[in-house]
Amino acid sequence: MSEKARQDLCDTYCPHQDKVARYQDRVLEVAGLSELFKVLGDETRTKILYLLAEEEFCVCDLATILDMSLPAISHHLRLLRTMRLVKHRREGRMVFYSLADSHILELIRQAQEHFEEER
Amino acid sequence: MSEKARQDLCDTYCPHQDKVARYQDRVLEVAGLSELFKVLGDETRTKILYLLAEEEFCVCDLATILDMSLPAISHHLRLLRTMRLVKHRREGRMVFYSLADSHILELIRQAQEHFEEER
DNA sequence: GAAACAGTTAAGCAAATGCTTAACTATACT
DNA sequence: AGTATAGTTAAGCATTTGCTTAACTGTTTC
Repeated sequence: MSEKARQDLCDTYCPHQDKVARYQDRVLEVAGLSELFKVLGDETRTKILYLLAEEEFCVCDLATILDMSLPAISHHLRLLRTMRLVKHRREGRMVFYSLADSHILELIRQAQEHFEEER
Repeated sequence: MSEKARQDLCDTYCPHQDKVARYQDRVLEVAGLSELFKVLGDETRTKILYLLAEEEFCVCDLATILDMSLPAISHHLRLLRTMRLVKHRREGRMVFYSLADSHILELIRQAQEHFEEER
């Protein structure tokens, strides 16, 4: 039965244009979404966001805690900035970063829950 | 004040080991998490998961809908399989894939909400 | 059993990613 | 003004990623 139902989509590169087209449209809904996930797909960046959820940090602090070079951290922060996930504030010669909003944190927490269960 | 409070963490590569150490431990909680995000960080894979949320598909269907080669899709499915995000079932010469559970879908939906607001 | 189809795996390659070092900007201190 | 500190930006490089083509496995059909 399943075999039969499938046949309309698949027989050496599925011919049924209407169904294919409908799904192709459908899939556009998540097109840009992976950009967001790509940002979170780096361990350093996830860690930075997780830290900024606690309190604001200057670049130097983040570099020390994460044991990475200043330019490396700055580079990541730049990306997070352009994605509008963090905001920054200058105080003297230091620049403090904090979360732009708590949405991403919720996302991280939910992923964390899922991750725990996979153990 | 903020300037002062910060001083204990930051003065030419922050000296206060205890606070640094505490945050370094804290950050380990999200260490493996980026692996999950890395998987979602590819547009094709997000689309596949989104499609599988609708119904099960064979590899050929996915290839047609996403307009990609069979090996390319198969490669992505393999990754999703090892991450236990999808399961597969053989029926004749076709292999049907479906979501392993709905957790990831929730994650995608939540990210989608966040993404909408950023527009 | 041979040919065809659905899918996987492997090898090779081009593009993207993330780090490093070095050069530069901006603020503070003296 | 001159030096030091905090951070950014740029250039270069190594690794990773994702695709392509080609060879292979497994199932079905004749």
